[in-house]
Formats: sequence, C-alpha cells, structure tokens
Amino acid sequence: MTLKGLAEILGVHTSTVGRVMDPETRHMVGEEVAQRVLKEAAKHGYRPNKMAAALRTRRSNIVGVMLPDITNPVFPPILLGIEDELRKHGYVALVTNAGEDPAQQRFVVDQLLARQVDALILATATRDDPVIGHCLEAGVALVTVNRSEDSSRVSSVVNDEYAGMRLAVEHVLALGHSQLVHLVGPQTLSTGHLRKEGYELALAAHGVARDDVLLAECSAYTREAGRAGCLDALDRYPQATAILAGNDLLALGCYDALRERGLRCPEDVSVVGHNDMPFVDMVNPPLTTVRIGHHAMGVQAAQLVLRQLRGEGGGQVEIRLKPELVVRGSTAVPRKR
Amino acid sequence: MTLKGLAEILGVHTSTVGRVMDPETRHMVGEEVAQRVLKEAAKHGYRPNKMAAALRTRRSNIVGVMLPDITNPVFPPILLGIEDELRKHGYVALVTNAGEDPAQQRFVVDQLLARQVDALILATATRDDPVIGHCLEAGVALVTVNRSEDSSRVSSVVNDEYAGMRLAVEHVLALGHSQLVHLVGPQTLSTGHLRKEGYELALAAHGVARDDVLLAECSAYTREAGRAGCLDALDRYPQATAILAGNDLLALGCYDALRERGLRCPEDVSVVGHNDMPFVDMVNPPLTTVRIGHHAMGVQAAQLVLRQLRGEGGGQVEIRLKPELVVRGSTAVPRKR
DNA sequence: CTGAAAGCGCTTACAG
DNA sequence: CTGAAAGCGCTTACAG
Repeated sequence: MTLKGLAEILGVHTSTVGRVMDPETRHMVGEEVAQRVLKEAAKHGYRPNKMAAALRTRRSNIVGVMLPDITNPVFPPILLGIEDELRKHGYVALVTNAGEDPAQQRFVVDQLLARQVDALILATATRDDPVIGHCLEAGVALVTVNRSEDSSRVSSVVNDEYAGMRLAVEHVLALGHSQLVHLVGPQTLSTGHLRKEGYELALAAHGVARDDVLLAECSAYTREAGRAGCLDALDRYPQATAILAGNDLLALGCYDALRERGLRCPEDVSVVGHNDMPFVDMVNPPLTTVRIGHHAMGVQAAQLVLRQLRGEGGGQVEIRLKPELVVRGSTAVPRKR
Repeated sequence: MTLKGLAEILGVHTSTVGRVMDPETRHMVGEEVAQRVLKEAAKHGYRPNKMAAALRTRRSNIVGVMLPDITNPVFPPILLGIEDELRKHGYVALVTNAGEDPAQQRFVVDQLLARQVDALILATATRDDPVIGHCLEAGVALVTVNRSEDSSRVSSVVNDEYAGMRLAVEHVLALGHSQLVHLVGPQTLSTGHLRKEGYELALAAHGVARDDVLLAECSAYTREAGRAGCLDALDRYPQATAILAGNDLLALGCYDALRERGLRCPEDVSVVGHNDMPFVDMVNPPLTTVRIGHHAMGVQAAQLVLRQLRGEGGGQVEIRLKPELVVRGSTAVPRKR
C-alpha cells in the first residue's frame, strides 16, 4: 500500500495523505480528514517507504558502521551502544564487517556510501588510515570509535590509553614487581601505540630506569599472537615477573605460553590484560585487567556523529573515556628469586 | 555526481550512461561511447545511488537480520556467516538487535520493512512466535536461524539438538555417571525444548529409568540463570554427579554455583555445556561442550533466503547441522560415594 | 485547509 | 546503437 493508493481510496490528494502520515505536518490537515486517513492507513497496514522518502529528502537516516571483526568480544558492546543511541533518534545502523584489509574496507565503505548512509562510524581506524581519506573526500559525517588516527582530521571516541596503562603499571609496581614486560599490540593502531607510550610514561614517572623498560611485540590482537609474543618475552627476559598485555586476547595467549613453559600464573608470573572483555573473569586464573567502557563508547560515538549531522560543528574533538582497573587472580606479589 | 550529471557533461542521454554503468547492459552500448562514459564516471568518482535503483526496481538487495542479543557470543559467528554469504551475491545485511520482547521485535521488523529489505533472517524465533506471523503477513522472504518455530510455516537452519544432547549424554554415561541432571533452557525456545527432549530420548535409549531423568529449569540463557538453576539442582538432587547445561552460559553459571557450594569440577561434579562459544576452552576447568557450527549456520541461512528470493521455492525446509562433542577438563569419572 | 506539480536518481519498455 | 518518456513512492514549495 502506498500514499497514492490510500489517496485514491479516500478520494483525497496524495499530498494530503502524506501530510497526515508525518506527525510534524499533521496539524496542517483538518482534524476530520486526518482521522479518516489514519484509520484507512491502519486498516491496510500502510508502512511509508523510507527509501523513497530518503531519495526525496536526501536523508536516509542510516549510519554506516564498519567493524574489523564482530567476533572480537570488544565490538558487540560498542555496537550495542551505537544502536541504542541511534535508535532513540530515529536512525538505524548499517553494520558491516570489513576485516583489517584497507582494500576490502574501501570496498565496504563504497557499498555503504552507495546505499546513501548519512554518516559513518569507523571502528577500523589505523593511525594513518587511507580509508579515512577516502571517506572524507566523499564528504560524509564521520567519527572514529575505539581507535583514532594520529592526525586530527576526524573526531573520535576512545579510551584514555595512557590512564589505562598507568593503572596497570601502578598496580603491579605496588605489588612489588620491578621487572615488567609490556606485550605490545600492533603499532599501526592507536590502541597499541598509545598503550606502549603509556607504559613507558608510567614507568618513567616512577623512576624506573630505561633499561628496565621491557617490551615484546605482537603482530596482531589475537590469542595466537599473544602466545608467540609471550614466548619471545620469556626467552629474552627470564627475569620478568609481570606481563602487561596490550589487550585481553594477548593476555589469554600469555596463559597458553606460560602453560607451555610450565610456569604458573600468578605464582611465577603475573599477567594484566586490557579491555575486561566478557568472561575473562572465568578463565584460570581470573584475569586482572583494565576495564574499558565499550558500551558508553558506542553511545558517545553515536551522539557525536548525530551532532555532526545536525550541523553542530565545533570542530574535530576527541572524547576520552576513563578506564578502571579490575583486580582479579592473575596478579600477585612476585616470587622470591 | 549523478547519471544525469554525467550525461550532460558527455552530451549523451542518461539512459546511455545508465546502460554503461550496469555490466549486464553494457554490451548494448557502442564500445567507444562506453569507454568515454566509464572514464568520465571514474574521474568524478561516480557511485550509483542504490536507493534510487531500489526504488525503481523494487529490489533493495538488503536482507534484514534480527538478533536477540549480539553480546551473546554465539551470534557474532552466525552473523559473520550470513554477511560473508550475502556479500558474495551482492547483498548486504541490515542487522539489528531487538532483545527478547515481541513488541520491540515487531517494531524493529517494521523498521526493517519500511527500509524495504528484500528478506528477513530471524535469530529471535520462539516456538510460537507472533512476530513471524507479522512478517508472513507482510510477505517478505523469511528464514529462521539457530532457533525454529514448532509449526513449519517458515524455513530454518538449526543445529540438530537431539544429536547434540545425545553426544553429551553418551559421553557422561560412558564415563560412568548414572545420576545426571539437565539444566533446562527456556522452553519457549526450540533450543531449550529440543535439548530437553533430546536428553530424555537419549536416556531412554540407554534404558535409564524415568525416575532418574533429573531436570532443573533455568529462566533464561544467562550465566546468572545458570547459577540459580544449578543451585536448585544441587539442593534437589544431591546425588547428581553430572550436569548437562542447556548452553555454555548456563554451564558457566554452574561453575559459579559449584564454587559457592564448595564443590569441585570435575572431581565432585562434571559439567557439559552446549555451543562451544569462544574462550570456554580457557575457563577453569576448560569446558567440555557440544560444538555447534555457527558460522556454517549463518552461511546456510543466507543461502536459503537467497534461494527464496530467486523463487526457487521447494516449500518450507529445515536444515539441520550436525554438532560435535569437544571433550575438555570439566568432565571426569564420577567420584566414589 | 487542500490540491497540482515538480523532482529525488535511477531503470526499462518502446521507438527509431 | 541511442534517445525520449514514464514511473518507482515519497516530499514540499507554490497556488488557491
């Protein structure tokens, strides 16, 4: 059933029916006519075609969301936050998984743009992201979530990574550890980079000598990469008693590596994660980690992009959420040596 | 940039440009003209407006996907499977979280329909689902994934729940357990209902007396409900040595409950889950569970709905995937009593 | 308060 | 091989 169809049945003009269907313009129509229209529409289960409306108004009320991997447990809560907030304002999210490959991401962005999204929320940003340039050229409203670019050409909502790493460092220092290794996440990502800097900054603030700032690289935020990175760290720094992992997935990989080497956590080595993703309180041992407000991050990202759409500019901003330390069983006083 | 804009620049008719843009009709246009059009389009970064095309052709190439809760780790892999398959065929998924409330789900379905989705994949189905009736009335292509209705008015892709429960039952029986409790999931859902039946059937097949078919109900598939259900089971059946949980979340709730009661798993009580969701191999103890092919389920659901869209009817079907038992540390020989 | 008309950006049957 | 025209279902400036 269409506007035209209803109009014919009712013997009025389509524009009259159209005005009744929109609460904003309903008052322009006589009360009696409006009631007849409404009744007839309900009778036929009339559902306005939003695509046609979008074509006409050049507003789809759709926000595209690009994720690197929905299977990574940090993203569902972010997505939930985005959706909750968008829905409140009459928007929907068009979510797609694009992986980490820029070519594929570009393709996905083009798909989203071809579908006339009003704005884009990217959870895929790298520190120097060619895809973002592409989006900017297209002139869509744009916000980055969870990760940010180094340049500030686009607004973002992120965790305060320095603060998070400082919490982790101070926790193990307070326990009495002096030989810490940071399992560094991908340096192409702001999270990996800033956590590394945060680690170095926190150690410096506590007067730790440069030579005692131990690092081991992980190629990706995966359990497997964490295992490899941890094995490497154990080889190179046998003196280490605490591992600060770049995220929880890496921390779980550490568990694998420690088990392989016959080391116990936390008796031999303490481990701290990052994210507090679901169920890390159930692993063995329960993971001490830095909790990031992923849902809130999604909400803020949606609000930010909506503000852009309303033209409430105010320039590029970066919104940083404060993380929180969650102490569980994977950290303890260091072993005697 | 639009077709019209390009046509004006090139001095040809919009329909000519349109024909060039579509690979299917490109051959209708002279080689030389086609090349000029393509070059000009590339130069302006022309991106066809799919909404306009959808309006005209009455085909959006969008499939709506409704999930109860993206935060539940079983859904991301399903979603990934759906997206992978849809993308191959030029479709995109419009994913929304709707929770378990039918009124909210109805609202969400209406949103999706208003956005002109060609088809719907529901991961929210209940055994008798009013929302499905609503979808059917609207006349969209429709498939149910992971869960199914009791009536067979709609095609579905599900796990073979009887087979899964039989694997679980035979595993603990083989270990020597004789007093099993099944932590029953919600009976409004096909998964909860069929796993319960599968449990009863498997026990019957092994000649277990009716009085030894122990059950405890859980109100939802959550860790908290699993804890409550397990506590209840421990009170009512102190003789039980093995718990077969309706899903992994319930199984994790059992871990909480057992810990509260000072019982060890698997020494005092064995626990089997269902789903093999991510990271249950890392909990303490690693969970023995029934692995369900969620990604494959998503792929099949997408294929099925695409087949419907192509008009390859063949009536309503139910595709059942075979589960697989994954034995880990949460099951062992029963304690001496 | 209501109607007539134009147009959003495409696609496609019909001509030539 | 190319063009002219109609129309998908809306919205909205303009009349009356």
